[in-house]
Amino acid sequence: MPDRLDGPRIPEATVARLPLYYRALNETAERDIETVSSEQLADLAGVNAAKVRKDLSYLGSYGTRGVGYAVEFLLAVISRELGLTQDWPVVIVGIGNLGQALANYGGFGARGFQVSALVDADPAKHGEKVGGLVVDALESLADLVAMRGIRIGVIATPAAAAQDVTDQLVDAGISSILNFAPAIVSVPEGVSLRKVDLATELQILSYYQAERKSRRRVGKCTPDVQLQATEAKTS
Amino acid sequence: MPDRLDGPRIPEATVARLPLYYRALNETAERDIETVSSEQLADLAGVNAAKVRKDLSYLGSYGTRGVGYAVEFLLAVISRELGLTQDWPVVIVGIGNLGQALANYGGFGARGFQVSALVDADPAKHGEKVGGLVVDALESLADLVAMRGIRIGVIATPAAAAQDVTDQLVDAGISSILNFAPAIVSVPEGVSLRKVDLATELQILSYYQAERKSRRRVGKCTPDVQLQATEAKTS
DNA sequence: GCATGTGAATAGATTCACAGCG
DNA sequence: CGCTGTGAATCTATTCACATGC
Repeated sequence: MPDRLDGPRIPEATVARLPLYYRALNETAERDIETVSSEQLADLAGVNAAKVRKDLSYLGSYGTRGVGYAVEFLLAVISRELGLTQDWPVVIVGIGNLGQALANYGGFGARGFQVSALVDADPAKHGEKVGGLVVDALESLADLVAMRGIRIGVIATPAAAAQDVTDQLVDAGISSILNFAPAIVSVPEGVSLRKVDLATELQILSYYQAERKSRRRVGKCTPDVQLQATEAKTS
Repeated sequence: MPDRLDGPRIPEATVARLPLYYRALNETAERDIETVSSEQLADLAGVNAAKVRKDLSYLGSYGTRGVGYAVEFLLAVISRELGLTQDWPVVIVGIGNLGQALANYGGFGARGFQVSALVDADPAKHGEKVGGLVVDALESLADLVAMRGIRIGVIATPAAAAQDVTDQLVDAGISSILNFAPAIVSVPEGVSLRKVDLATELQILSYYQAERKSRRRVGKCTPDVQLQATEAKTS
């Protein structure tokens, strides 16, 4: 069977939710539950039922009317769609606090991902063992990527190094990058980039915190707001 | 002057970009540049110029036609809007790999945030020093929050503990939460919640990586896709 | 009968394009 | 003239509501 149906292109917002359903379904499967309704799945994933149905409908008609979705089957469909039927080796660049934590983080290699190389620009770190792997020189990046079939790069360097590291990852043939550095990096077409930024997340929280305070002060009522945000780019 | 203009409510998507502009403007200010055009700012922030102008227009008309925006002034406007004119003490719950990394992460306390307490459920960790702070018992959470005026909670526990910790944070009076645990947690109205999930980010990358491979195989061309995603909730 | 799947309706975000102003 | 600020147009996502089919 092919890795993936060549179906209609799935909306970005839906793709971003598939991992939530995937996790929710795994938890459900572990409880030996065989079918779920869109409403149950919605509760577990923290969204609403209509969204679940619409999202799943992009994958095909895999539910049974009057019954719901077969958990194991839906899991198989989603993991194929997400490309989780194979293992993705990952390289972490920048073995500081965060890089080390990521290297040690068990849940990282959760399903389908494994940290396969660690590199750092600082020679003092080379040879050090972190999470069972030896830290290599940044210069050996291209070799490591080629030899270990690495497809995903994680940037955990200081902001100043981020663009340079990105370029090196791209040159080494990586086309999926997760950037933890607080810097905007640009990538050529055909490379996917997602970013995770602590300071940004805190600042967004700060906005709403301050808003609540200020609205309270002027006697207004904070309405229900459902925020959503994430950031990535595939050029 | 008031902490914040009581202007029109700013769209969520715009709020999520204000931190990007804030960072870009800080970098610009450090280079002693006094004005920026929407186009320059757009390049630095990785968005397009029309978006910058529209976003900034929600804050008021602070640009000068034919010239651009005064960097320092705009910085002041945005930091007021984001509530960064004051310091937000933060508590980190769960001092495992990730929690430790966050506690040590310098850029965390970047601007306006400071880690003020660390708590963990494991008694073995109590008294340990991480990033200059002593790890306290989870039970003392409410006291710490009250005594140190903590407003933001960061969850870095295993998934299984996340909802329980969330409830405790809320009970302690916290109304802004950043969740790193790979679990959906629910919060009562009036509490802001954002989440950062490694596995989810990797799985999204995996989707597009797999898509490129599969499209290539069937001879189609991957179009320019500009993804965007983040996730939060203020109920 | 009951829950899916989906067109149609609505809401929200992005982009365009240009009037307005320094 | 150049760049902002903004209505209008477009595109994307969410939600509704119900026909469909097990």
